[in-house]
Parts: sequence; structure tokens; C-alpha cells
Amino acid sequence: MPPARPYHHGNLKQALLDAAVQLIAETGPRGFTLREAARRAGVSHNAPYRHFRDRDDLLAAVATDGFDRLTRAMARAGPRTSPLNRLRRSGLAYVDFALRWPQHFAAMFDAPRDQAAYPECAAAAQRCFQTLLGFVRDCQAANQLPDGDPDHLAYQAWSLVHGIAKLANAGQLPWRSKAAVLRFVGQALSRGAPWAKPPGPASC
Amino acid sequence: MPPARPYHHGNLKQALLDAAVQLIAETGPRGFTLREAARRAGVSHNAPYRHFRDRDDLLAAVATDGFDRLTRAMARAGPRTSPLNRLRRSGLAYVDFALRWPQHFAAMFDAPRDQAAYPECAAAAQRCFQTLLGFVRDCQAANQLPDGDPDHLAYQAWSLVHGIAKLANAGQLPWRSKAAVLRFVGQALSRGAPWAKPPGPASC
DNA sequence: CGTCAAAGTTGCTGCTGTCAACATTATTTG
DNA sequence: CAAATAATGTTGACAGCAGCAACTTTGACG
Repeated sequence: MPPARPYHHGNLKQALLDAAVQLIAETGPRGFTLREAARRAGVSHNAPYRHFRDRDDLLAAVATDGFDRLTRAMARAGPRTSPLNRLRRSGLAYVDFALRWPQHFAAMFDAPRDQAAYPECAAAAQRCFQTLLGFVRDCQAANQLPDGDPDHLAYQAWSLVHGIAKLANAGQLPWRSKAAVLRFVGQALSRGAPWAKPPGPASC
Repeated sequence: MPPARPYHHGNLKQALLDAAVQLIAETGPRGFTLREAARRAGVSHNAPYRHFRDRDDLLAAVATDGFDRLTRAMARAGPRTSPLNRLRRSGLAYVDFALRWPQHFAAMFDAPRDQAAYPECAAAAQRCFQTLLGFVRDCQAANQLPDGDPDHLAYQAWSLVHGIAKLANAGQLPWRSKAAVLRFVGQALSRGAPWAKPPGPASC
């Protein structure tokens, strides 16, 4: 039986990431501290520097992990349904993720991260968007979305669910339960935008 | 002629707010420091505490100011046009504000602020939403939006422009110029949501 | 002119991020 | 298998920050 705490932690990197998420959850983004994370992982205050360049680097790793989780959640949403339904369900999964992991979500989008300094994070974000873009393209191929620049459509859909997610996490939406927020998302995705110009013949 | 720097600053509160905005602009939200703001205002590191409870209180004041500015910008948008056009233009004004004052915008929405602890900020946010809600109601009264819960419609519109603003400020949208982003906003607001259910007879 | 409250100051404590130097363990290599 | 070496953690230090306490200057008002 090894001693209770060997000199080498063995899995410090992941332990620090977990501690970071928990800290942000407990006391807000500013509540996260390298030293406190190290304390919770049971190591000295300088051990984290063997795994992360600095504080921002650890937060970027949280963000990267968040993008990967989000990508998986969206990819899992609504399999074996129509492309359009899949697109809608991935939007629900997006908001669901934001409400379930607000710490990751904040790390992913709040800090203005220099993309060049954190290429892995930017790559994870790219993969996430590509997943959405694929769903949009599937819809177009199945004639369930109008032709036109798929990027445009994807950015528009992203903006809508992102706005809902951000406002909900900021406590600016009136609904208190996750179910109510998700119901709103579903309505917003199905109802369309009533302020649009009268539906022309090109629509759908 | 008074000495170059009298004992009493005279307008320290506003000077600190200005310094805060400038600091956030220069080095990000984490770059803002009570002490640095005091330094720029030419006072000692403890003078700010005569005007703000603590660091968060000053940031909340920045946010409150931001909500007021945003409300004015939206109210100014598209006067003497149709209610629906006014609604659309206020959406453009929203994103324009977010791009022009990203520091205020971040202070307003990024930090999860306890509404009870900062009632003035919550009130300013309320006024902002009420302005949007008024525009939606005007559209309904003029039969330019379908009947139904105006709150719902307002939250949906808010979510769309808020998402665009947030993604743009986070550098996640592909357009680099403000004009291009605003063009996208205009298209998103006019085109509607192509993924909606086929436009029924109730639409518009 | 005297009093008092508002506004600003200095000094301190405990915390933080980060650097430098050192210690211990794991791994590779001769 | 032993020795070199890389990976991982540790202690100690420094400067900067938020916030508390006690003190000082100034302006307003009787």
C-alpha cells in the first residue's frame, strides 16, 4: 500500500482542472485562484506551474475542455431524426450545456482570449462550430433549409441560442427553472422571428 | 489660482468611473484595479473607498451607467419610422453599443451580479428592457407583430441581438469590421429564422 | 471663530501570481 | 544494473492587490 500522499500526485493536471471548475462554481470566476486550486489538489502553491504556463493557461484549458464537451453534447443530440430536427435539438443541447456547466461556459466566452496564444482552445472552438455547420449543410442537402451561405445561417442560429444561454446565466431571463428556459428555446427555434419581412416564396 | 492639485479632488467619483472604463479597455476586465484607477485619478489608494463600497461596487456603477447609455441609444434609434422599423433599428443600436463600449457591455453582463446587492443596477437594467418591451407593444398595437405575450417576443429579440453582440466581442464571428457585423445584424433581423416551422397563416 | 462631517492620507495585514533555486522521483541509456 | 537526466513538487522570496484602522486636511455652517 503506497503512502497516503506520494511525492508525485499522478494526475495533478486533471485534479487542477476539476478544482478550477469547482472553485468557479462556488465563488464566481474571480473566486478561482491558482493557490486555492493547488491547495485542494493537495500540492504546493507552485506545483501547477509544471502543468500550466500561468493562470490564464489553466483557464484556457478549462475552456478547451468545455468546447469539446459542448461539441459532443451537440453531436449526440437528436440522432436518427430529420436534419432540421437535429439542428433544433443541437440548439437545445447548446443551452442545456450552458445551464449545466456555467463555469465552463463562462471560461469559454467571457475572457477575451488571444486566439494565437491558445491555439488548442481556438481549434476546439472551431470543431464546435464545424459541427453546427455540418448540421446546417445537412438541412440544405435535404431541402429543409433554403440555399445560401451556410456559414451565415449557422452564425445566425448560433447567435440566437448563445444569446439565450448568456442571458439565462446572467439571471436576466425571468424563468428560474432550466426546463422553462429550454421550453423558451424550443419556442424561439420553432416560432421563427415574427419581426422578419413577410415570408417570401423563397422561404423553406 | 488654486494649487495644481488641491486636497479635495472635486469630481473623484466620475474620474474613477472614467479610469475604470479606460483600464478595462486597455488590459481587459482583469486589468482593472482599484489602486491603478486611484493612481490615474491622482489620489491615494484608499480614496476610492469614500465613494464606492468596494471593487465590485465600482464595477456595478460602470454597469449601471452602461445600462443607462444603452437605454438612451435604443430610444434614440429610428424615430419617426414605423414601429417595426424602430424595433429593428433599436436592435442595431444594441449591437452598435456593444461594439462601441465593450467594457461597459462586459461589466453589464459578464459578472454574475447579485441583483439584491445592487438595486440601482437592476433598476437600470429593468428600464432598458422596458424600452424594448415598449417597442414590441407598439408593433403589436400597429398590427406589425402578431398578438401574444409581448414579453416573450421581447426576450426572443433580445436574445438574438445579445448573442450576436457577445459573439462579436468574443471574436467568434468572422467579420472584423463593425460595419460588417451590423450588416449581419440587419440581415438576421430581416431574414427571420429559416429553421422555423413553415410560416403559418398567423404569421404577421 | 469653532465645530463637525466629508474627503483624502498613511500604514498595515493577508492574499495572490510568478520567479528562482532546490529536492525528489521516474525514465532512459550506457 | 547503475548513472545520468528529465519530470514533477517544494520552499522561499518579491511585488501588487483588496480592504481595515487610525489619522489629517478641508469646506460648510452655526
